[in-house]
Amino acid sequence: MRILQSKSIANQVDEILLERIRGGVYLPGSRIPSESELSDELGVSRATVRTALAKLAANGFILRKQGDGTYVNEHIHETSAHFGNLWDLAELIAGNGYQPSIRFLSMERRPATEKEALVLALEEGEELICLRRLFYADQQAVILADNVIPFSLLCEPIEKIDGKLHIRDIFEQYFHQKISFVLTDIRSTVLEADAHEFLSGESGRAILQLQTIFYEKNNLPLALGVNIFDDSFLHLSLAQAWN
Amino acid sequence: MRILQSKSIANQVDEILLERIRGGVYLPGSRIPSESELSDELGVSRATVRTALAKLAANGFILRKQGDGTYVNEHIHETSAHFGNLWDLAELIAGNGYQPSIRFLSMERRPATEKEALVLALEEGEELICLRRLFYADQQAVILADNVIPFSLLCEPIEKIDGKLHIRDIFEQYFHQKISFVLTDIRSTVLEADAHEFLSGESGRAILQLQTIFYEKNNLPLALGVNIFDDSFLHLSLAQAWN
DNA sequence: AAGTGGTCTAGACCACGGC
DNA sequence: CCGTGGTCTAGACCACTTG
Repeated sequence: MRILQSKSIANQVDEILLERIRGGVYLPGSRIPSESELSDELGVSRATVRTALAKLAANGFILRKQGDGTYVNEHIHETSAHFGNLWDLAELIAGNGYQPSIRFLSMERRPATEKEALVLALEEGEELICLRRLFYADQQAVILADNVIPFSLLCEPIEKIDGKLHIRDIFEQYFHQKISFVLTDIRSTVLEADAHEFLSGESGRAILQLQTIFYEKNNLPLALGVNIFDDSFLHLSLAQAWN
Repeated sequence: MRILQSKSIANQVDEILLERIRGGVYLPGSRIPSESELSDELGVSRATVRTALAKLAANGFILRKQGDGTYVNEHIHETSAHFGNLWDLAELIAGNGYQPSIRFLSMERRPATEKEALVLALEEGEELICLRRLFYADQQAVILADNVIPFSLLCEPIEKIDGKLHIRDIFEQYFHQKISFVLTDIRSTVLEADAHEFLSGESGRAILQLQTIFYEKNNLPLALGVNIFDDSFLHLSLAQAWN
């Protein structure tokens, strides 16, 4: 369960506008009301409206033209990922037009490899929890997601862990840790036997790999994530405002 | 030549702070002056300072902690790309710690394929300009960059085109077009014979491909770009604030 | 308790585009 | 010319962390 924190006004405005875009109130290519009109209508200052509009523009939902107006981007349906959300696999699947779901595969304890110990600032051989999950797009298995976390950080009995939660909630609930920032490496690799067991496609084909390191607020590494998927099925596409 | 437009105060503040971070005035892991101190020192309002800090935080250069302070990210040297700059190949190379340079390979005119015509909203067979360039990291050829642009958009004699310019400047100077936003697809593929001629590595190995569509302000497609590189040499890594 | 970043306001002026 | 978005200011209050 996730506690509902009262969101900032700017975030609420952002959600209202996004809902209008997605709901067809503001049609693709059309001009939306001006900043002053929105601030009047919603009863907030123009600065607050601008905060929300800036977020929408950064993610390519709208295009802003000085001296003219703000327009709904006609190409929003061709993007599947958004900045600040590159690691959100469910959203990536939804952005591709499928219904996302998660299957919990396995959880095991094992000592850290040399490389893992290096990245996580541990002693080699220290115990890790390895979480393996499979993401589905509709009924199709599309993303194999592995996460490794030092066992020493665990605050709750290992049996309690719900493998279907968002990775953020897993950290918060069972490790009492908040993630402050993440570092993601986007790589190209080939589908190997190990993963081929879960993902479709012939072995040896090119696939995308997202390697993520999670850090807490004091810049200490919390965990590693490796997500692989076939990008001929699931597209990783980003919209960016140019300036 | 690029006209120097006087930059906004917020951008200037951003540059000053980034210079201090890169120059070691603000050391990795250390706390930088508070917003009030910076606004006093630089003689700008706190809101302007915050605009600059928000940009730095979005790109992972700094970490902000409410009730505590703002800290220089210790892991900035592990990132090579930044949001809003995913298409800037020279910066990607520099972010990996190499000196970038460009070699102009070829420019030819040919009719559009069916797929190109579809994406660029042209008739099949309409004439295109194909620009092929090679990016170097120090002395090593690392990125093969192809761009195709409708010939009908060209405003200057084709012989004048300087193939070593930034793609943005090519559009501005020879096509009199400003790019408003871009849509980038990140894909995994294998090194084929065609490209293998220019890039090192054995044929058949997995490489990254960035496919970009450039749009002008009225949402009309301007051009296509395909950039491929070996991600075992050049890493595509992004830092993101979580929240 | 003091200081930090987070949020919001009201108002001002500018640069640009369309009419 | 007018309305748009772009920038900046000065000030206020809140939420949070640390000592």
